[in-house]
Amino acid sequence: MAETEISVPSGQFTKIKAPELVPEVLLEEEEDRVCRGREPPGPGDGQALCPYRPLQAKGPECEQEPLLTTQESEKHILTLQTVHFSEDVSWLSPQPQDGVQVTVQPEGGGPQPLLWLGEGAPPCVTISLQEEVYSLQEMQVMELHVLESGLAGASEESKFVVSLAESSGLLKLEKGQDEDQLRAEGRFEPQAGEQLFLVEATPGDEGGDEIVLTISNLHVEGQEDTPASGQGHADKADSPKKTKKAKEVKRTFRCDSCMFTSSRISSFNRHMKTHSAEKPHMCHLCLKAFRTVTLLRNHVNTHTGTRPYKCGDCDMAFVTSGELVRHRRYKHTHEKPFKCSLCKYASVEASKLKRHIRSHTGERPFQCLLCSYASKDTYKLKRHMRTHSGEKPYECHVCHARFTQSGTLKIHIVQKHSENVPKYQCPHCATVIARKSDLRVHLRNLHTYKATELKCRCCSAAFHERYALIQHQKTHKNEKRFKCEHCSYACKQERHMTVHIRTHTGEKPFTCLSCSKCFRQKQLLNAHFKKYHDASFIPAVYGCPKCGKGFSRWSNMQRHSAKCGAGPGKPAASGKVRRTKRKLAVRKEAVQEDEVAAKKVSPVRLEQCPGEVVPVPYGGVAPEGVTCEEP
DNA sequence: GACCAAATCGCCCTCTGCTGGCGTGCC
DNA sequence: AGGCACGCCAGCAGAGGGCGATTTGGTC
Repeated sequence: MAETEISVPSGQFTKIKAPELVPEVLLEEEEDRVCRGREPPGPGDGQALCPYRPLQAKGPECEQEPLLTTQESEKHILTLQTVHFSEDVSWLSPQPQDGVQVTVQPEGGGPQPLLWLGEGAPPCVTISLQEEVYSLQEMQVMELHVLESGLAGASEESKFVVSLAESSGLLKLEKGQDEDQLRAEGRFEPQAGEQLFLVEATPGDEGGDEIVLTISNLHVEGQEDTPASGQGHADKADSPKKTKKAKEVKRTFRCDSCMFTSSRISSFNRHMKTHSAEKPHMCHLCLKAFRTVTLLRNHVNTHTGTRPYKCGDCDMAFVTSGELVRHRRYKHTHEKPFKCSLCKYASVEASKLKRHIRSHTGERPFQCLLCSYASKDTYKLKRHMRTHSGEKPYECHVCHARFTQSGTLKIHIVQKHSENVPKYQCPHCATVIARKSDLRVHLRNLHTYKATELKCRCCSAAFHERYALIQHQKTHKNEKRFKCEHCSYACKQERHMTVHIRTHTGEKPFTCLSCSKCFRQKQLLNAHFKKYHDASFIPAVYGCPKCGKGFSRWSNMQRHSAKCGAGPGKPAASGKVRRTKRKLAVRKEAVQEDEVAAKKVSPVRLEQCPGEVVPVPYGGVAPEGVTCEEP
């Protein structure tokens, strides 16, 4: 029989439940009930194609550890998977003349067959599975809700036989072949390593396109209670196989309202009361009604605060024993029986493992109605809704700032209103950062290895870490890296060197428009113009504190006052203040000195070494603006 | 039917990490 | 003055811990 292979990239799956681990005892309790199908199909399941197979773990760890192995204290449990495909599933349902095999492409491996639809089988487009935990080996019956695509087969009851080859995880459905038929054809006996299941297709409760596939295990030791329809009826198996073991057949009572079955009439009767609305035991405090006295008592204890189950290791006490057991596991024994097969996570509660599994599968059942966000649990969705409502329920008691999350408030209080605020020292440099997350950013930006070299803008040095580059470039900060080829002069900036070079070339590009005098620097020209051609210019004058002699430069006045015995004196607070001090008294004298100096100082002497003060030509008073040093 | 253990649902919390706006200092 | 880098900060989501309350089913 030819098969049409359809490879489904694993990325298209949004739901693949991983196998779970539960204590073996949990399985033993399943003996006389077929499965626990309380949960209706989850939201979104209606759009799902749900191949049923032993989950093949993706990681290497799981390859080494077969999922169906049984260990001493725990047992791997197969979890039925709900796998979503895109809306367009036309590719899934070619005319199934020869059957369709749906495969997935796991990471790093070849295609894995998921569900093989034999000839004539309805082209199952979407299947939703109840989210329950099953042991494949011990499974007796389960239901798959199938949304049919365009075919009318759902309206009729039909049967298939599913064979599960453990080696491949392949489920094979062939329409119109029930157990008897297969047996008559000599095909009933499963091959080695293969397990057979009877699949009955019946119209679903919701009608329409839904059909229900009831899969019964035909190969479970000692299990003869394949459920059948009929409330409270005990059904006897009539297949040849079951006839063969007729003496082991038990009466099975099946609930019409749910999937409950039991071999005990008492259990069945009591179960039927769970479907009754009768709750005769009423709480006198809140008028809530309960089915049993025990339930009422536990409830009343919540009102009265009665907690009969006290923890022996701490002061906690609980209403029920189950709460105490759970508390002890969380706080004292740290027993975590629910272990994830895909990672090392283990939890005290099954619901926590179920929630954790979503971090592997990416399943997000809780959809925000206002945006595209979907959450993995209800609390995150509720928290997310604050982003739409603007609600900020957490208020700082000090500054009354409000926050959307308690954790944000806590950090705010610690950072803003607490002493001894913790700081985070960068392990690679002296930086201290207030928040750990910001330290992470710091490390990422400054201390991560860069494949491409970061080159220094000042020299040829190159680094792979940004911090090292920055530290290196700081060494250039005060470096006089521009060195004159003709003398020992060096400077930090190239423009300074350009000016200096003119002292060697004699170039004087700045010419006074009034007297045609030439200068090497523009500011020298400006100073010249102000002194000799600008009548409004008032030069700065620095007076000796002892003798009152005026100087046009602060440094010259200091040198004089040291000899004069007046001490170093104090510089004026600003140029404006400086100009106001004694300016009228000494102005005339200073102008006379400058005029003389301008006449006496030769241009050659202006080309003395940088910073050198020109010797005082007359009476120890130096002319202003006659050094090579740039202001 | 009572009792009990286990399972389940639901809620809230903390811790953690990422992101982007903002202020500030440096170049 | 403007660009840039970086720490500070609040917003937000992921993941998991813990427990209250209830339901379910087995046993006596």
